[in-house]
Amino acid sequence: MRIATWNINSVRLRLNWIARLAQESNPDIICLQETKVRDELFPEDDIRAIGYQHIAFAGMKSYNGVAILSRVPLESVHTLNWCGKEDCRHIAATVPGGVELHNFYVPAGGDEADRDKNEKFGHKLDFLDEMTGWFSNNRSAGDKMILVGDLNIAPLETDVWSHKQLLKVVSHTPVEVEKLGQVQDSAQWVDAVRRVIPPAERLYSWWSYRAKDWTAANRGRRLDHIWVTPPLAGAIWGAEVVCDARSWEKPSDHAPVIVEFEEF
DNA sequence: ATGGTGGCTTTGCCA
Repeated sequence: MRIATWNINSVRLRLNWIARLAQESNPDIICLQETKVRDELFPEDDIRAIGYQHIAFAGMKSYNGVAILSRVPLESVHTLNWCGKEDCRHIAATVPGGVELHNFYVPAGGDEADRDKNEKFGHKLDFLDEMTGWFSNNRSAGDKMILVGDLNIAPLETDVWSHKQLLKVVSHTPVEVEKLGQVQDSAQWVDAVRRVIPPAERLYSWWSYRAKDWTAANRGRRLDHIWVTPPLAGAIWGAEVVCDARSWEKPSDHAPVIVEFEEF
């Protein structure tokens, strides 16, 4: 069972890249963020033609939007609203084996890491607190759960190109990293990717569009994550970031992240 | 300190 997460930055613009990912990396389930399309216009038929018959999506015009594309049946599909907003940042489903899969698009948080001057940063911190609260109250030991998504935080020093230079940059500030740690503690989440790729190794999943040559500078950040609850930790077989995808023509600024599991 | 690019539309907002 291979599960991918990918901030695709417009699902309609990059349908071909979903087909390419399917062919080259063979994910059974693809979780998307920033689909940027309202539900009436979601390209369901195209996704089915690519080979994903089971599709769940929650989108809005222009911004945000999440989806789960699956070769295996999805049950109990639902969305949750966070911070009192209906802004399409979460969708969940149960996949065969009784595994509850949660796909998140955490707010990016704006430019200034100060909630008094920047509402977006406050929204991000509040969103993380709500995640902590929700999983603390809605998870029992023994539950098989997977949390994926663009969490917009690079927690480890090796998750960014320069720890020192990014300490005050939104996505790597200590307050965000601490709050993400609290989310992680809320269900004893295991960072599946870092179980496979040692924390000492540099690993990124996002490179800004604004760099002239993203490969030369390699100023990346690991913003995209796949976590599992302890009952699934032993089923982790492999993990990779499909960095090649950042070099595809008209790419997303995020690369897909994939974890392979033993059959649940 | 600033601006760099990209997507969708609202030629400004968000990332």
